[in-house]
Parts: sequence; structure tokens; C-alpha cells
Amino acid sequence: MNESDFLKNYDKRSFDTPLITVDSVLFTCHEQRLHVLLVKRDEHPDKGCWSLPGGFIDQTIDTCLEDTVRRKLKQKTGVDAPYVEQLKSYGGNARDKRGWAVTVCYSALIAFQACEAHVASVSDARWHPLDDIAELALAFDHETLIMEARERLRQKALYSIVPAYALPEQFTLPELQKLHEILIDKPLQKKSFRRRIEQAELLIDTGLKRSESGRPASLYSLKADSAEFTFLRNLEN
Amino acid sequence: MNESDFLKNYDKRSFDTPLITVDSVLFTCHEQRLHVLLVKRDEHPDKGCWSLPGGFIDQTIDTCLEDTVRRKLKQKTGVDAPYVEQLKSYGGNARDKRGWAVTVCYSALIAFQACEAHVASVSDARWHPLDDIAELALAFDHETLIMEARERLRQKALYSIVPAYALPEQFTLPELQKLHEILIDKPLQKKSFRRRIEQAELLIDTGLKRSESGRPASLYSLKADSAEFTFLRNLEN
DNA sequence: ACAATAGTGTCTTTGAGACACTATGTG
DNA sequence: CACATAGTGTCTCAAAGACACTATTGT
Repeated sequence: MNESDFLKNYDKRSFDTPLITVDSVLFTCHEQRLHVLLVKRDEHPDKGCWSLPGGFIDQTIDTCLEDTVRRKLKQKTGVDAPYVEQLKSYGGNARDKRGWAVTVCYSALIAFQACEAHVASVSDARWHPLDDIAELALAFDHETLIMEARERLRQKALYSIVPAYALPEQFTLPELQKLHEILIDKPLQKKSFRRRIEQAELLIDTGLKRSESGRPASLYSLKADSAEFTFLRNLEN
Repeated sequence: MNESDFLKNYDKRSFDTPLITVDSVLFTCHEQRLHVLLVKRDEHPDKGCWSLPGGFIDQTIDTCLEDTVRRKLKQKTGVDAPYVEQLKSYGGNARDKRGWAVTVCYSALIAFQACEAHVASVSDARWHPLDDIAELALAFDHETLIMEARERLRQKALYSIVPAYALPEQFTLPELQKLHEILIDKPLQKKSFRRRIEQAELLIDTGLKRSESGRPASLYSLKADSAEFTFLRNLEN
């Protein structure tokens, strides 16, 4: 049999293949706290539990896994997330009551303001402060996925400026430093933090300033591809 | 409907779900060159091409994705790989002629000697020098998976001693340094390399020595969990 | 003027790079 | 002994930590 005959006769459905879904842990920073976007499940299994935004691949419209993620996130936030990164896949026979299931888990960041209104308008989606999720009933193994995504983001704060994607398009250095401090749960030396970011030349000085109280701070925006940059040396751990 | 009724009626097969497979890029170091284990496909599609060891999840015996990886690797190598790490998942409608397909890709390391005999006995499996794979006909997107796994391993050589898992259980520091040099494709300063490894206290001095020509080198073995350790500072890139 | 916050100067400390040196085996 | 390879001493250099200092706003 040649390949085209093989493919003509091939029927995927004749195999019992695991369920496959895509989920994302979307973080933002609001009022000096990390938040995760959760969606209330209104279907079995785990009906009524909070879960990560995600779901099944739509083979007719998604050409790759990231299409699925972005589509699902856009449904809930109304916008395209500026940072999306694949984290890890979780698969096993115990994580979903329907049977053997695999989920490809992504991590994403967005500014709270960029999707505040839309999220408020979506009845089943809500931002939850990260520190509160232990008390929530979470579907499947989503609590684990959130914790591992959080840990990964903490690591990123030590050697990249990826966390900046959780801030508005224009932000100040003190804001960014504060966010890193929240992520690594430790105060940072202002000087060290500014020095490394300045040397990396990742930010564009917009020339604008923001003042609340005290001296106004310069507003910066991220250069393209800032997510790829990694410092050779980590901040102290 | 309550959850148990829902689950009773639930039939996964009524959905058209993507194909899902697990693949691994198994590296070793032999004669000062990196090698990857490849398997000759004897089924459509891409029959006759070389492919990564891997395949479908067996829902009756695998409890999680890593079970599948280790099972498949053991089939080809005869032993359990000392280092297995999930890399990334690839999914899309264009990577497999059978349709929308997802593969969870792992990276693994093993000592050449640990599985030399068994690999030779498995008719469809062979070690290929990494530099030769461009000339090979590789199945699916496996060339991409190999290249991305290689790049990840290169990064690991800059901030961890993970590459040591590609060496025999007892190895010398010059051997390890040479391996890192192969991975990052650059000579390293002997002193810097030894200093950081000594400070990290990751190795056990076996007290034994190996001599070929010149002064005999001390033989070391890895402490457990050496894979978790990361240096705060990368080697030069 | 003073409170508050932004941003800098500069010294210390850590750990990598460079490279010459010493040490220990073999024929 | 010479040769080869293992392993060390020590200086330089880059970048983070510490912390006191100056700068710019509002009241």
C-alpha cells in the first residue's frame, strides 16, 4: 500500500485517543497584587468550579496550538495578549474524570487596564488575586498549573523583563521594579535594577512623565522582542 | 443531569480530536560528538524516514506522559534514561499528513556505553551524529524538534551541569568540560569551569582516577538532584 | 520648607576570564 | 628525562549589592 492509499483509509476516530485541551494561565498585576483570570465552569465535569481559560482545539479554525490559546484568551479579554509562552503539558489518567487527558498549558501576561471592561462584561470570567486561589474550588489540576506558571514567572523576573508585559504599554521603572519585587517576594536594590535594565537597552523613553506624589517618574515602553532578552546574571534569589 | 450521569454518557470518540503522540530527543556523547537516537519508520506516513523514538500513549499502561516517554525509550535502549525533561509541545494541522496532530516532545540524556549493546540489537534504532541529520530524510517536523532540543541543551550547558547525564556514571572533569565545550561550541576556561562546579558541590569524588596519557584525572559521580541546580551566573555566551 | 518619590555616585563583593604556573602520570 | 594531561594561584574585569546622596515634584 502506498502512502496516499494509506491516508485515504486512515480514520483517527478508530483509536481511543486521550482528550486534548489547551489552557492558559493569564496573569496581570492590579493594585500591587498578582491576579489570574479564571472562568467558572458551567458544564460537567467539575461544574461550578473555577478553571483556567482554555478548552478544545477547533480543528477547522486553529492552525496551531497558539491559535487556540489566543482565540480562547480573546474571547474572555477582548484583546490579544502581548505575551504568550508555552509552559508545559500535563497528561495522565487521573487529572480528568472523563479519562486520559492532556492539556498544553500556556502562560500569558496582560495589562489589567487593557481588558478591564471586557472582563467585567463576560459573566463567567473573573480576575482572582493569586493569594486567594488556595481557598477556591479549582477544576482538574488547574491549581497545580497556576502554581507552576507562577513559579516560572518568578524565575523570569530574575533574568528577564518579561514581567513588563503585565503592565500598561507605558510604565515607570519604579512600577516595573515593584512588580519584580512582588514576583520574587523580596525587595530589590533600586540601583542594581535600573543599571541592568539601562545596559540592556530594552526600554524606550517616551519623554513623558507620570506624577502622583513626589518627583514624577519617566514613562517607558518596551522595545519589540524584549521578551527574548535574558541577562547573563540572575538577581539574587 | 448530575456529574456521574454525565460521565456515564460521555463518549470521547464522538469528537474529532487531534492525534496525540509523545516523542523524545535522546542525546548522548560519543567520540567527542553529540548523537541523537533515531528510529526508522516502517509504517505510513513518512514510511522509511528517520524519526524520533516515541509514539502513541497506551492508555491502559501509561499513567502520565512521562510513563509513555520512558516506556518508548526503554524499548529502544534497554535502560531507563537518567535524565528526562519535557521540552515543548508542537501541534498543528500541517505537521502530520493524517491531520491535526499534537506531539509532546521530551529531551533525554544517556551515556553511550549504558545502551550501546541494546541499541545495536534493535534493528530500527540507530545513533546519528547531530551534524549529519541535515542530510537525513526526517519524518514530520522532527528535524525542528531536534534542533530546538539541541539549542535548549546548549543553554543548559551555560548554567547547569545537566549535560553530565550524557556521560557514564563516573566521569572526569576534563570530560565534562569537553562536553560543555561541544555543546556551546566554544572553548572554556579550565579554571572557571572547575571553580564553579567545585563551589556548587554537585559532584562526589569517588577517590578513583583514570589515566590514559598524562596525569590521571579524578573520577566523579553526580549527586542526586544535580539536574535541579542552576548557577546564578551563565558562562559566556 | 518639607514630605514624598525618582533617580545617581560610588564603594564593596562575588564570581567569571585569562593565563602562567605546578603536579602526576607514561614511555 | 621529556611529554602529556590534570589541576592551581592569582590578577583582572564585569556586574550585582549596599547605601548615602542629589533631584524634582506637590502642598
